[in-house]
Amino acid sequence: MQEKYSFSEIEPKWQKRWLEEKAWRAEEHSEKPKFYALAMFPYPSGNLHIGHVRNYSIVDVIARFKRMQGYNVLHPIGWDAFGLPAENAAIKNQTPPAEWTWKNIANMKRQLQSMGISYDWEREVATCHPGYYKWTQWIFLEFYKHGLVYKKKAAVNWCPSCATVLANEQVVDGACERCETPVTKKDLEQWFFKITDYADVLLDDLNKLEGWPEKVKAMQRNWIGRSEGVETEFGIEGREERIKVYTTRIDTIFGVTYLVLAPEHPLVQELVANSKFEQPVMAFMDKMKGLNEIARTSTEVEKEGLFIGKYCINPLSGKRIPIWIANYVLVDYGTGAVMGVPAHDERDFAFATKYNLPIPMVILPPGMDAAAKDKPLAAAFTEEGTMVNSGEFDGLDNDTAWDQIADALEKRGLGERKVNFRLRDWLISRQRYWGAAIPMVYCEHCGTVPVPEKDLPVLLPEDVVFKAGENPLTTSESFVHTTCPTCGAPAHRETDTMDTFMCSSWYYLRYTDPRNEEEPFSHEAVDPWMNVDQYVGGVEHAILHLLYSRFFTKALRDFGFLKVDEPFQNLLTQGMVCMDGSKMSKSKGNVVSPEEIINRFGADTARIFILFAAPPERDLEWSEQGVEGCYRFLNRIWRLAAQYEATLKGKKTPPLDPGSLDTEGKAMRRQTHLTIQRVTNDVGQRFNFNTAISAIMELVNALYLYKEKPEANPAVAKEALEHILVLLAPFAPHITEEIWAGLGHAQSIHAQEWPSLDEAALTQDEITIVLQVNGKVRERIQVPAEISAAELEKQIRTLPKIHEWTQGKEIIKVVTVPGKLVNLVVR
RNA sequence: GCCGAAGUGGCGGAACUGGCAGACGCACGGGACUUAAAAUCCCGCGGGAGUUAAAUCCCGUACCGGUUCGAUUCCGGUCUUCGGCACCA
Repeated sequence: MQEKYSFSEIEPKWQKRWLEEKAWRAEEHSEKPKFYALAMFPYPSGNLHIGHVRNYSIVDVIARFKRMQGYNVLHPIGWDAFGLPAENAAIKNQTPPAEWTWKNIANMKRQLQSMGISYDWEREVATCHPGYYKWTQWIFLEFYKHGLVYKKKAAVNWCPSCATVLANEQVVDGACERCETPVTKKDLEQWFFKITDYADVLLDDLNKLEGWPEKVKAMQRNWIGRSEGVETEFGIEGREERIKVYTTRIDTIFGVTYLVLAPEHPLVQELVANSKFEQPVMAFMDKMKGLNEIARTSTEVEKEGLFIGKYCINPLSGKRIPIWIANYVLVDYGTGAVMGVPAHDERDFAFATKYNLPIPMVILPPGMDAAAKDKPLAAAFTEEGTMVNSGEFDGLDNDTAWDQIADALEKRGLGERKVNFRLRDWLISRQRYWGAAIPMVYCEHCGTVPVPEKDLPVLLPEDVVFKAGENPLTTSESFVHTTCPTCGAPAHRETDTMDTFMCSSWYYLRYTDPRNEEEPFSHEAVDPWMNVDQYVGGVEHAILHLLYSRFFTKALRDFGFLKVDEPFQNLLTQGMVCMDGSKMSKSKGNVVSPEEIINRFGADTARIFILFAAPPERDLEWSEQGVEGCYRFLNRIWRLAAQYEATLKGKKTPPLDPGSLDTEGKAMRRQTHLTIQRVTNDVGQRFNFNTAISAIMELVNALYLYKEKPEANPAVAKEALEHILVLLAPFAPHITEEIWAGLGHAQSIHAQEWPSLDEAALTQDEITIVLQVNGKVRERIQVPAEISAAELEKQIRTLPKIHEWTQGKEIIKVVTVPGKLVNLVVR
């Protein structure tokens, strides 16, 4: 072994060898239990950033640990390679998106390999490769076949800067998730995936996901937004039509004093036609049209409405009720019509107050005198109470009345119980080039025709013009013009491509069968591996990617392609990497380049630091000095090993004889085995890599002290050193491999079995007992480990210190925790 | 407003099932080695009282209260920070 730790020589050497030996290949047929470890695959932006380093280091430790524990591990990587930046680069530099993307992939692959992550590179996939997107298109058609894809004209989210539509999930605070440009509404005919068909099961099955963070599940529940209510009908005075209203508070129906339609509600125009209300209503609607969703529906925005001159009839009370339109009612939730109950809804209360509408109480707050039931309320009462002013339902508690009213409406055919979701169908069309083309053809005779499977993939053409604000695919003559697959007549292709989240919704399945040319994946390949045992990634995908992937898995299971109905058994959402207290970002100028860190300190140091500085799910504060500290730690191990090797050169370490050790030898061995116990638990059960590393640091510190002792036993030292290396191997794979070889081992350290602990080494002859008086520590004593409680108590009473604290007092109780402490309760 | 997470030294963090608060690392201080510095190795390092030095004692895990022999840990309440959702009828 060299005297100096030279990571720049060691790391590339082993990386090359591991790659050549295909050291991390997942076995296709194996007797071993399987373990599927997965990090969210990266978008090939061109450079690895520090968040990637964290993500992949975490998964690599898990993968390496599981391999050493005897699992057949699948640990793949690939590229989420479609997307807008490639196209923007194309506009800017006049290079084709494919070229830009593949160049970026090559660079990031080089960077990834310099980190020494144990990927099975033979399974690498890129979503922009025709061999991959062929199957994305195939899956689209499968969903189409099963009636889960439809085309619909709707007011959709439009990002003017990206020149494309967006899914609801991609609109954050009214702005484009990618570029933060405010999103506007546009009426367009677009392709949708019917994720709402799966709303219920996507919600229910969250309860099965015990290995997911509560936070992510809560976010998904929130997003899906299930509510139980009643849909009822209000007749319109003087007309045949009825207005459907959805409410979760059917118990308050006797308190309705107005009804509000969304301005876009189809009945509005008809109702005001040829009346004096037509003009103002049209003006109001025009005003609403110009506003995006946030400007219209944020809680900050004042409620604004307009009476439209018509009345409807309350189905239960028969009362005549004015019809309004208002900004806060959305056309695409529920029925687009809301009953206004000002007394028992805060929003309605504000609206009614503003427009001087009556606010009659129908639920009496508990404790309030019934005589006050017609007095005005100071604020909306939204809690439980007793029914008043509600005809036959008076006197019931409102909970019971809820069901009785629902029953009554159902019996009379005036309404029915209904479940509503906040979740909307997934808009997957994008007016962009760099994505998987939607495999559809429009024929004058046959209408909309799916591209037959044999004609897949629909390749992206190269004769396109990239210009800002325009879908490049429409400029490709060769692409647009085609023939109808059914009748052979001239036809044109769909020029929209798919949302890239389509591509990333099934990539974890493709890894199990990455080169299959007959199908996206075979049962034989996918069934043994799925589902993913441990998935790790950023929480920013809590809804988008994770919800879509769950949807895909469930649908593909229903189509018969999968046996599992959830893709990710366990999920870990890692925290952000911060510097100076805020997230690293180019705009803040607080970015650290992983490549630079690896060049200066080596991959092992970078990995150790990022795993040591904080537990994985928490945000991590970058510290240059912290990195140096980790570099020192690795150097410390190197010197320890180098020194050990030098002193023992030519000599053979005698075999370890645990029975003949002195006290210090026993203590050293005990610490070695305690460390095995701690690291195994921290890595395997808790993912607390920071404490695992600190345990190894402690063992290193202890060995430094032990080896200097004149009576130090070489076999004990060797055992400690070798365990330091093996335990550290998943964290710092290069240095441990190099030292391991230097110590004369022929086989790779990564092929070693994970150490099991020697229980006998943990036993102690003497233990420390903490003595408390009234819960305060007053003394510690050394006693034989197997001392009896009675004997211990006897000894304690003779101690001067204890005597002092109990003197003149009565010992009323003695609490003994075996092997740990004794607490004397005195008075 | 609703939901979720967190609050511990100068800093990052530890304390696993209620049992020695502050492991480990950083920063800082002292010593050894060196002509010297760096590197390295060893020791110290929450606050206060006390003392030549120590022993020792008191306080201390956001705040207030409770349960308990004993609470960073459990319960109730308050405050602060971060994240998500937010006129969803």
